[in-house]
Amino acid sequence: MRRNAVLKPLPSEDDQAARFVRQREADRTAVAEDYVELIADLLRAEGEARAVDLARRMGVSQATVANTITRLQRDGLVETRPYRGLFLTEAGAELATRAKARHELVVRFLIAVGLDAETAEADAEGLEHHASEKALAAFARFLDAHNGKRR
Amino acid sequence: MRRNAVLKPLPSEDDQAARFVRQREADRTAVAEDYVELIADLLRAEGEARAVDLARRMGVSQATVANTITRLQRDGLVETRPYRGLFLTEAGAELATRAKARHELVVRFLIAVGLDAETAEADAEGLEHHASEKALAAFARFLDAHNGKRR
DNA sequence: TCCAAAACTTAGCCTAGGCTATAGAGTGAT
DNA sequence: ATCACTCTATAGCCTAGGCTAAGTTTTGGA
Ligand SMILES: [Mn+2]
Ligand SMILES: [Mn+2]
Ligand SMILES: [Mn+2]
Ligand SMILES: [Mn+2]
Repeated sequence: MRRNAVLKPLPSEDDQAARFVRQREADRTAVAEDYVELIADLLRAEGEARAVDLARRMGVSQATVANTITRLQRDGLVETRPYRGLFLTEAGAELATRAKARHELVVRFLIAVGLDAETAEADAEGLEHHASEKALAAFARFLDAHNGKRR
Repeated sequence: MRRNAVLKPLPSEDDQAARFVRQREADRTAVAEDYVELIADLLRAEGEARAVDLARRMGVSQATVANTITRLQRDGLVETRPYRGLFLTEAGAELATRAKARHELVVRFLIAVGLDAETAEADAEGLEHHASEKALAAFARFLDAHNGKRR
């Protein structure tokens, strides 16, 4: 049992800066990912995705949804037909598919490492946006191994 | 092998909204956590934490650091002695300690599930802010079990 | 057919967190 | 003691993402 381990030296300035820069980048894309994922879910489950429902499910005002949708339209992810709901473009649908797969993977991984399903769902909503491709691959490998042993 | 599993129904509006609200809350505290953690690291490793160095290590302009530090001061986490560097208040030091412990836990956990050390460090910088206490507890339990088997 | 309720939009406001450019202050080496 | 260099501060700007309040438009049920 090694107490007083050697103090880990600071990472290089550039390395550390790169990490924070990437983190900020992930934060910037998180809202778009959550919106398109939710729109896809609503289209599947309810047949339509209304801005009002988005607002309720995102825990945000209608005005905020309107603003956000404007940005998503500008970015070519969403189309609107007023009083008829929201729709995803090709790019939007593609992003939604990836977001959902990633979301599900993170949830299953969290459950596999011992988290209860409720908390897994809640935490995944934030964690998903910060797991790199390498991390997701590691999660998937872990799930494979875990299921191999267990199931 | 169960294909075509039953489609998971949407969570209730309130539950889902609560998740997103919590996620936004976590995002708002992330910057403060990263700053105080970095300030503590610099104080330990270099003996002082200068705003200039913060800027370099956060990958951000000096003006941005000045702005952020103003907020952290307003929130009672940081004190400044111009041309002498930054210091943590009681509350700041306490937050830094918790942030660092959490950061280390997340890194060790990611490595334990198969991620390389470099990526673990990078991803932890974002993931740490979205892991609930329950998730952290699960990570710690996993590490214990893992070390029990391995070491 | 009509009209109230629901859905959507718009205006105006705010904070966090970024930026560049420029000015000012302090330090330390000569 | 000076002064160049480093550090800090300030001004002015921007976008994302929130909000409330007050319209406007559409829809569908009576
Ligand atoms: Mn999410
Ligand atoms: Mn999600
Ligand atoms: Mn961080
Ligand atoms: Mn950290």
